[in-house]
Amino acid sequence: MELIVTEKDNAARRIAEILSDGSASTNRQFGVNVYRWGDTRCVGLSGHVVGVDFPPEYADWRDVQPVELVDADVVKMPTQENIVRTLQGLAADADRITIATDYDREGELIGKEAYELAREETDAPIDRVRFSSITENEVREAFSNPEALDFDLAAAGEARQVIDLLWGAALTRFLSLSAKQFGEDFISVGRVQSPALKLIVDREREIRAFDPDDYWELFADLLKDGDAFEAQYFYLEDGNEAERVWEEADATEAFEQLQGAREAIVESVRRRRRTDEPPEPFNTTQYISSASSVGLSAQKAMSVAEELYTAGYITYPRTDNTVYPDDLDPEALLDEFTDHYLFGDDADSLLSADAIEPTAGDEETTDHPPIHPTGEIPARDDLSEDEWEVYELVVRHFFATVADPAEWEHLKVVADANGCSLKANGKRLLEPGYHEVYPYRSTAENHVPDVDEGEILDVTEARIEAKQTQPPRRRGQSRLIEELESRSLGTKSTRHHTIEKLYDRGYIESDPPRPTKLAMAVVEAAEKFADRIVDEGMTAKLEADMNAIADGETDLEDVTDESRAILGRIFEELHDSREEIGEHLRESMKADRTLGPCPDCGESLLVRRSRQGSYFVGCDGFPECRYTLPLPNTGEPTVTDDTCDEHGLEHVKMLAGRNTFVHGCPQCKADEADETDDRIIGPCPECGGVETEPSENGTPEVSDAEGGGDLAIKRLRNGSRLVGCTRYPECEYSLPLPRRGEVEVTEETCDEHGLPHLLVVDDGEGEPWELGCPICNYAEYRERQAASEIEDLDGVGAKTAEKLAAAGIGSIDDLRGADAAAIADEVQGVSEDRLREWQAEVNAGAVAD
DNA sequence: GCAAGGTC
Repeated sequence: MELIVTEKDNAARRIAEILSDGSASTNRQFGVNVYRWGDTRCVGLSGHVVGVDFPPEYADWRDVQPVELVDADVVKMPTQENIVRTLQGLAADADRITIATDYDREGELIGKEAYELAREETDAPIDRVRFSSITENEVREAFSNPEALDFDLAAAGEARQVIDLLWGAALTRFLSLSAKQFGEDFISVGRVQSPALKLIVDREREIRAFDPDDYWELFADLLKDGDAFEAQYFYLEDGNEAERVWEEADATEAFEQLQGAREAIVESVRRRRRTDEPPEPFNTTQYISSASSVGLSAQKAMSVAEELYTAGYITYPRTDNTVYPDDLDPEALLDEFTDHYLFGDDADSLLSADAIEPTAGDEETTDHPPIHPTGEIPARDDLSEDEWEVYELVVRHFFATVADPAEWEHLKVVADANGCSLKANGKRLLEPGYHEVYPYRSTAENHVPDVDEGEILDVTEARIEAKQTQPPRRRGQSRLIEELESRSLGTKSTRHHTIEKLYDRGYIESDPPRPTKLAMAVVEAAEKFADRIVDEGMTAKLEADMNAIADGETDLEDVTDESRAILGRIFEELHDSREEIGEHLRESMKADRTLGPCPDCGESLLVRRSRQGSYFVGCDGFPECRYTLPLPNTGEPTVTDDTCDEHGLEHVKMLAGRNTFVHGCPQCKADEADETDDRIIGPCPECGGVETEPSENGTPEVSDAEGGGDLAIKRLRNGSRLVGCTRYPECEYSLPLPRRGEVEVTEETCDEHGLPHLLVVDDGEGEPWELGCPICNYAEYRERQAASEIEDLDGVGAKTAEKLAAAGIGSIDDLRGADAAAIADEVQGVSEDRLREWQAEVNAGAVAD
């Protein structure tokens, strides 16, 4: 038997299809797809199926001094048991094995991991094939010329694994232990995340150190034959045009001069044509950047692209390549779109061009093509809104890369008004070119009429504007990712995760991200004691070392030994400063949680966490001072920079994904609740208007007075609002109400529940929101909630979720327990009967996990 | 439980 091993299932399936001429069949072993035809089996890994770690005796942070990790062994352990089992089972029966992982360094290492797992089972020959895209020609060609694994290249990857683990783990443990931070709130550092964090911290330092300068700008409105346009005042400085006037006296003088002008004489007119080139093919970073301009976060952009890739609509979304491969035939791909209701006209017009010449970027890699549509077009209804938006972006981006450049005409008019120089820059789109198929870039024109030299124009108005220089701007997520890429930090697959990790670790918050005080302290501590870990030079050196290993100039052991020695010296320097560093980190973490003075004792109020895990505001003077304030029970609280004027407390924001909201000053919220009376709207359905003890004559009596509770609109001290029973806590009946806006009680009554309809009048703009009967409203809310939970199922697309729902398959909780990929695979294209059967298996625990 | 890199 012959065995082929690829990096991922998708590649295995496509290679099987090519090599078997479409005859391959699929079966599953331990939940892993195995493709078979004739005497051949093909299986896909899931990237690395083994990972590096320390031996178990190093596992307990408190038993081991971080410095001991510097010289600790590093071992490999399977991380994907089912895949390892499947691979080894197949390898045991194989007479020949071919490694067909991705054609890059990490692919070589993944290949070597498969090689070693297979070697435990067999002595059969193991070859390596390399191809730059999974197409008929390339794959057949590669398989007819098998090569050998490049163990040096794989060793280069292993050096990275070992060094990243040693440095990351040892220094992370050192910082966490010195600050006495255990559990989930450890303080992490790493070769990529820490320079990324320093990038953000450095920008924040620039912003804080920024000292604004005053300046003035002057404008005049000019008129030609009733055609008005704006011109800006400028003067010459060292032969360059300058618009900003830095002295107020100069600005006032120029303004008075300009105000005295009735007309302006045109001194020069310059026309220029400018070619506006279409975009280069999409790599991951440029894709994320474009997706952010339609409102998607980096994380969201990647998860949506992965869905579209798995469904077969776009190519692999993790790529550095910006050059389409030779086997991509743009005309054939455009042809796929000509009948489409939305893209058809654009595809036709692109095909009508004389020659189709795609743009190309600088980076040409061998593992994956730039992101482009596959030609299999989804029905719009099958995609969520975000998915469709991304799909259209990828299609249109491909269109743009094969479209013509746009042509602009720039018109610059310089005029003199009473001795003041004025200039106006106009631009006009002559040839829309690629903009016709690509609406994501601005085509805004600036109108300046045709004028001639020597012509006299009317000056209708003069304006002066006082301005200040602005600090540099914080970078958004996609800008940060571009910055990481330009510095060779991280990879196409990890950069967006790095940003996400900084959020998770409490190092950054908001969007665009801002560093917390903890982040400033971590970067400061690193700069002072272990400069390398925040220095991008560490990556540069590692890259050089890896290249040397790959070229056979040095080896894994020499490189890791040297790295251990450097790390050891860092620990010698750290040794005496442990207390100091820990104290600084602890103070900063506390500062991130500090709201302001306690009204009872004057110590600080802090965001704290109860033993049950819920958040509240408590005094740093505890246990002497027992002052507390409640916080909302959804989300993670963060302390903002806004201060409450009345109480001097920082406002609190609750982070809960798309349900994030600003809670404000917790003291104000509590006071508001204390000052607001409950508003009764009817009897409690649980305990009000119920039968009580029979009366003396034996007939049951309905009471709505004694004993029976009423429903009331209540405002709670934690800021939330609800409809609840006045007998709380004896009766716990309650219905939630929205957090924002004012609730009004209307005259209308619910037929079913007898309660008045409610109206939420938003404090912002927008129509009032008709909640209706609070009981009916809550029931509807629950239904919507359940529906969206199905959609949110990790890894399962909306389409699959619909099928699951249609087939009446089990509760969300059951599905959660199961492997989402397995669910997706199982459900695609199978009958309802099979779905029911499968549900039975899930219930029996056969498929779960 | 630590990193970064694959992949889902």
